Amino acid sequence: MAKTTKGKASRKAFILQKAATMFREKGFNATSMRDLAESVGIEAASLYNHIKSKNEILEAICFEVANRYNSNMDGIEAGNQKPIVKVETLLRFHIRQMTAHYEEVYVSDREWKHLNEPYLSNFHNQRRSYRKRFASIIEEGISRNEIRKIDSSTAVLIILHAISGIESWHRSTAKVNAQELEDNMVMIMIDGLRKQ
Amino acid sequence: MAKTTKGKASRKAFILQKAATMFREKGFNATSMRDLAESVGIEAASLYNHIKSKNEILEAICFEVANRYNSNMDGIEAGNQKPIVKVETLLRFHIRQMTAHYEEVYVSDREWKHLNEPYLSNFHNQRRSYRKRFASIIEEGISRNEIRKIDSSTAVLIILHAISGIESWHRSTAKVNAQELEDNMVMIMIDGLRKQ
DNA sequence: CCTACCGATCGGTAGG
DNA sequence: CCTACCGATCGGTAGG
Repeated sequence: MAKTTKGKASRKAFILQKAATMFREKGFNATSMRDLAESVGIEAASLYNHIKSKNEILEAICFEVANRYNSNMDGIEAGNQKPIVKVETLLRFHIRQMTAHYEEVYVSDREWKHLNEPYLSNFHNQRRSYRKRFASIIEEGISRNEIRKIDSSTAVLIILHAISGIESWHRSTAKVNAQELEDNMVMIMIDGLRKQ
Repeated sequence: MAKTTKGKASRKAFILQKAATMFREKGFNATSMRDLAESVGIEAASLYNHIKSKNEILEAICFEVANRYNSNMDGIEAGNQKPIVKVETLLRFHIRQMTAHYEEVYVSDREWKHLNEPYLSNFHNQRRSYRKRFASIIEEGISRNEIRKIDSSTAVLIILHAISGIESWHRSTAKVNAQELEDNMVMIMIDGLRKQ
């Protein structure tokens, strides 16, 4: 029984992984259950022995990613680093998530609007909450005079979207390695383009 | 006859505008011709008196946006501003395009992968070319010692994606006006988050 | 995990 | 610009 359960679970994980890749490549709506079944190596009807619906797959991907980000934010808020360091830590975490799990992160980022209720509202609320927590750290940095006087919500949006751009890079070339990429991004975002 | 032509053209423009809004809200594949027809106020079949296919709508939106960006880049390359100023000018142009035509820019940015060949390859090549031209300006700035020594391709991706984040902001609140937003973004990207 | 199949919906056309 | 309609494909189910 333990064997069956384990086999089923890993089969489901395999399906989710294939789905993440296809959802990223073609989009959620443009990926049919027949497409997905083919890439898994079974018939479309057989997918339903492992998942309840196409939307359940998207839910699994989106909320797994969201949970990782939320947990990390919990840890950072609990720490007592300086705000500017917290921002850099968050930045590095985001970049690493993007390079390590970029199929899932990309899908969670770009395809979540296809979630159904109540998951759609739930996810939307989690995003807003995450951004607010991020903005609070920036505001704390401004009030401690470590961060330039800017609109914190704008800064958060810039940071989050700037990082989401890695995927294009990730796919195009591999001429800069992951660590160089991370350092470059942190330098640009923290210190800006202009040479002092 | 001139009257008919003009009427037809503006009717088509109206359809494109409605389509841009719906493609942004729901995505290209999730928007049906029946959805679009309803928002235009006619039957689905009647759309085909103005457009040849659903994909033609997407092509019109994507290439119109691409042409605006390319023309602007032509002008900037021809100018003799300092590279760091050229970057700031590009940044401000992107931000203004995003706030002024954000339905079309968003669709062009996020839905272009649903273009059919040969438009898909054409668009893809235009994007790559645009990024290279942008990166060249940054490299010129680095060699003139105006811009920090960073990977120029990474910088371009960060900048372009950072700006695409405005749409979320644009939709959420209007507590910061367009000019403040632009200045905030330029400050963050050019001078960074950290206070000197 | 498969064969067989269903109702719904899609983009698009014919003909007026 | 509409009515009527088509072939294709979709997500999903029944039954084994």
